[in-house]
Amino acid sequence: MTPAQIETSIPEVRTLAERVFQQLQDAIVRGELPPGSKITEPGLSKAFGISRGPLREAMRRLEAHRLIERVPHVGARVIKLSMQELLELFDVREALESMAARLAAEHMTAAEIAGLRELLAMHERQADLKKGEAYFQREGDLDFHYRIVQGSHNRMLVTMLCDDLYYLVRLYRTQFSATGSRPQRAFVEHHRIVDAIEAGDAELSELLMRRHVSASRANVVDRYAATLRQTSAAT
Amino acid sequence: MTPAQIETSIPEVRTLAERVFQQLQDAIVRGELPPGSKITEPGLSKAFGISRGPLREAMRRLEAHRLIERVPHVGARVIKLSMQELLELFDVREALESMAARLAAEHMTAAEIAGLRELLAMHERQADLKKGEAYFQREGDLDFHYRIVQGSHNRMLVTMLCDDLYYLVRLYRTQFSATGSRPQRAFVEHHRIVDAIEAGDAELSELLMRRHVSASRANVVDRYAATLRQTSAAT
DNA sequence: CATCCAATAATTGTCGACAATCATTATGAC
DNA sequence: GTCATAATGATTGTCGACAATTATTGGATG
Repeated sequence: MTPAQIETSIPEVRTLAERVFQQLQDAIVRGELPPGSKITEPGLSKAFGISRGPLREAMRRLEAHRLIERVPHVGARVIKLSMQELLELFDVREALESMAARLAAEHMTAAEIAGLRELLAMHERQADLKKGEAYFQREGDLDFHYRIVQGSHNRMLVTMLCDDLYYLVRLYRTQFSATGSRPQRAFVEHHRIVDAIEAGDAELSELLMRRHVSASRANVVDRYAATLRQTSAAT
Repeated sequence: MTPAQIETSIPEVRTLAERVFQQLQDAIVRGELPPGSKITEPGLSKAFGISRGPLREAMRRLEAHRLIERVPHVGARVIKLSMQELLELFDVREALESMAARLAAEHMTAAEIAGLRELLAMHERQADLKKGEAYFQREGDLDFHYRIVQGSHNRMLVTMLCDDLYYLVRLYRTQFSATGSRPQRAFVEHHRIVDAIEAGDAELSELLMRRHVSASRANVVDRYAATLRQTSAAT
């Protein structure tokens, strides 16, 4: 009758392939494996000191997460990101995260909402301390979105966004060196979204989240256009 | 027991793991491998006449597509579908396909729209011929959605929906034996959506697609509730 | 008779080796 | 000198075997 016991939060990874997958995923997201660089099985096999079997399974999982691209009998390369793909990613995020916000307004518990407010307060304190520290702002932004997605209580949505897309988001940040701008504005938008969720206003939550992601996308486009102008002027 | 041998006559795919993956995917979607049934590596290895190496890679891909569930050192089972997961899938579809319809209204070419109209006409002719033939209607419905997603010209969206989610959709259909009802209504909705896309009305296209998927979801809920009443009354 | 525990069997995880395919380099002809 | 072609090297695909872990069976005990 009692619900499932609380799992020990020590997910001691038992299989080699799993560990290697996580390590490779981290290395790619952090930029240690440059985009477009070739991934060779014997090379990584030697580097990790394991056989090619588990390594291939790890690479399969990386391929499924779209972090590497493989062609049969040729090899695998770390995914090389284009601006168009980044914009495509934003469209998908806009669709999924606005839905997540709507569901969060309907299903989020009071405790979850309180935790969300606490998170916002903490981020603002950090922002006051280190102004312009883009990294923490960006990671905080990701935390915020992460929690709302989980608040949707839709496991499929959580899996797609948190397990798949967010690694791509972080990868895009490193590859485009997207030092975050527009800090205060994002904070205000975050607060408004939480307000709508707390009020249980599903439609408004969805609309605000959609605008929020859309504004973030527009910001990226602006910065990219500026970069293009700069490089073209430098030549 | 090993499943029935499946004919292998696809010389296009060059790697064994790829072929086995497609065959297993088909077998699961068609219901030849019942949901919840255990997948054992030696068993399938014998059945397909291949080694466990390629088989494990195929199973990794099936796991990534959420068609099987694996737990380390224990084994894999064909995914067992719950009503809640089906509804979660509809929420995700509603978010992604409404976005796809919006993008389709913006990016679809005249030729693609013409092909879409032709598809609708063909489906209606088929519907006239064999009324109530649920299978063709459902497959035709899938074709329609498939084309609109491709019309979005967003590769990430296409991959997520066509390569990942639609196999789950078909799997749900077989497992819940969702013989389609509400045929005429869906046809009308399809036409309205194409009208909006042809007019380039992105917002309306999005809204209509969202309603269309939502109505389909509501239909499933109704049918499921009816099934529950029936079974409870039968006991 | 139920329960707990040990021994056994089966399955998964990992490894090294061989075959098939592709990329690169060297060679020769024009 | 350039291009086509063949030989070489490296990488990927596949296989069978061994080790580690788990499920099952059987027996002993209360």
